[in-house]
Amino acid sequence: MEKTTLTVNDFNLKYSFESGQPLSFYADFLNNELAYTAKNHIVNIKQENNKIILKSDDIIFAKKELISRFRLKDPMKTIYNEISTDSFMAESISRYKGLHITLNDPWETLVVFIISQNNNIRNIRNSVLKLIELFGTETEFKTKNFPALNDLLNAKENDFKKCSVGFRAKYLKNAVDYCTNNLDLYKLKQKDYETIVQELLQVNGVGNKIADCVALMGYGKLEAFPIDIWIKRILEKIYFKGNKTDIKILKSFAMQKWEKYAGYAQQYLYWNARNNFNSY
DNA sequence: ACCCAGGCGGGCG
DNA sequence: CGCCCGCATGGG
Repeated sequence: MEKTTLTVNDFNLKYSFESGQPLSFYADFLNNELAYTAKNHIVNIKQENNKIILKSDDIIFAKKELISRFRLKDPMKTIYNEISTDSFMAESISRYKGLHITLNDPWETLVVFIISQNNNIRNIRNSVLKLIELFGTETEFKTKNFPALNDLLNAKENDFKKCSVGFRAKYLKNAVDYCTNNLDLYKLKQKDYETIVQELLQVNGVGNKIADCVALMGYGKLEAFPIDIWIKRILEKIYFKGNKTDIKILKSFAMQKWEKYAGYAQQYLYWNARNNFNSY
């Protein structure tokens, strides 16, 4: 294993990993050390204050992977300035300073978030690990890659059910077919936010929330603002006097308030709500 | 036993 | 159109 170190600012590996983003459903985080497989390579990341210790069989690849996956070039000072519009957001940011949005493979992101619907973190991870075990290709290090679209072409609905995904099995099967025959996820990379969402919504089993998650974490569209049950609850509690409020209203409120970095605002709200909801 | 989880599609009014 | 309900699985 080759090794290198680099210096980072306004980055916290633990928060970025733990906050319910795609990597959290299959990577290992033990003793403050993150380990996962990407494109047939081992990636091993450890943080000590402002220092990242990176280990890999291919250190050039791993360095690019690290910088890209954790968006280390994001202008965090600017982002914090833009989204810190009120005391609640300011507190959310200060609690989890250094939490980055991650940038993941679009297909991987789509699969993970299809599995996430009406589900909980623990079950999602359990299903994703089973999916990798069943369909992921093995590396020379005996670890497995997250299954690419091509690895799933022959998977049947019943094969997906072996991964404890229940009713979502038909959505996964449909997503494989649709992305094989009707939609090239990788061509979408050059499109804008609205186009990406509209295209993703054509996939049966993908609604507004999943489309926004994929736009944000699979395509890097930072203006996307996915609204799940926790975002809904915390927005209502903090900004709507506890009143039940339609998701469409919440969404236009958030997108106007946080604009091009709404996705970052969303991630800080989400993680703060998940961890501290009852203290507000 | 009942409720909930990073929702969505379909059917009914 | 909007509203509401079922949906698999596992844990509290």
